[in-house]
Amino acid sequence: MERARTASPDALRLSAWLPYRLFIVAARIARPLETFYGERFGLSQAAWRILAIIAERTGASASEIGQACALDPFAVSRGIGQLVERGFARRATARSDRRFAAVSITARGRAAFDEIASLGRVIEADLLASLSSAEREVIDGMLRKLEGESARIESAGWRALQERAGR
Amino acid sequence: MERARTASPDALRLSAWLPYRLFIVAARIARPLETFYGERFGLSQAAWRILAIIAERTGASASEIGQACALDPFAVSRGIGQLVERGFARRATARSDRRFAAVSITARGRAAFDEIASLGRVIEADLLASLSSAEREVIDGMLRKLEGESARIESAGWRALQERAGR
DNA sequence: GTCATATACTTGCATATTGCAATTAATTGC
DNA sequence: GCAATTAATTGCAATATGCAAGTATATGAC
Repeated sequence: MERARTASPDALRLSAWLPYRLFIVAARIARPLETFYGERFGLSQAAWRILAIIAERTGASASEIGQACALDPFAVSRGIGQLVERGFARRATARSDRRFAAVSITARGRAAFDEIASLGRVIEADLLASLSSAEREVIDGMLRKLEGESARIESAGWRALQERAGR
Repeated sequence: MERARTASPDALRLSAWLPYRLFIVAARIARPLETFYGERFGLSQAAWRILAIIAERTGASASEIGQACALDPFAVSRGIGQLVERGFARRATARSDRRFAAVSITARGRAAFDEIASLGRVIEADLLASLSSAEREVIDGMLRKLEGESARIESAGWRALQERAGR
């Protein structure tokens, strides 16, 4: 009688698989922050990201925002709607080309952003503090490479992966 | 007349904020893989994660699974349901304590897992190949620290963050 | 000029996903 | 034996998401 089968040594183990590990860290961090801005300001994750973009670059268009925070046009439109509803942003049309929106942050929006960002900075500081100075030195470059490589993987799509998976 | 306001130098910039950068990498990688197992096998992200867990540890209970892949009991139950529906897993009750489920992988489930995992391994290899050997050497330890620190941040909750945000 | 085409964004609606209360089933403590 | 606890599931309401269609503006052909 055979015992419960255990995976072969080179099999993919979720807890050791790099993308899953990145995902877990990102998800754990996002949770408390999301709870905060959700309860305190009634914002969705999309709205928070948009707020962060217009805090940095007020007057951005919807497509610029989508580009900057990886949201599709529908999500951007709804996120802006949520911000406007709560008095955190204003919608206007761009002067040059009136098809474009010009989304600007209000004083209340900036106050909310500052409050959320201050928690965000604590989180980042905690994460960095847990690393050695050598690790802190390489993390930026490493993330830059991972950002580039992941963009390539995404744009190549799963068919490209499958061809190279050799099976 | 004042120009569009630009954020102060120490303000949080989304694109440079560590948690957001981790999230972006994880999200970009997840997308093509998710499309693959969604189209090919009709699996949700939760079901794929559960499949990976039972591939490694067949006969796991729902709570073990939830623990191992960061899903709440509802999501686990639904994910198992999806796997069973597609013939990738079997539900049984544990012999010792019959409140517990014992979820085992089927041959078809293992075949699907192997197919998905082979793409997963290509992704991981690509990511690692984009790094220098020095970076590859530190990444494991670094992730371990980030996993630990993010777990602390999550369990402490947003109130703890706010107290330390000093505002 | 004007008419077809393209672009930017928004809205409505059908569908999926999620969150949570309530339920079932089994076990444990007293 | 029976209240309390635990594991898992189900039903349903709330929410989010995907996408077709709509509005408004701009551009290019002629």
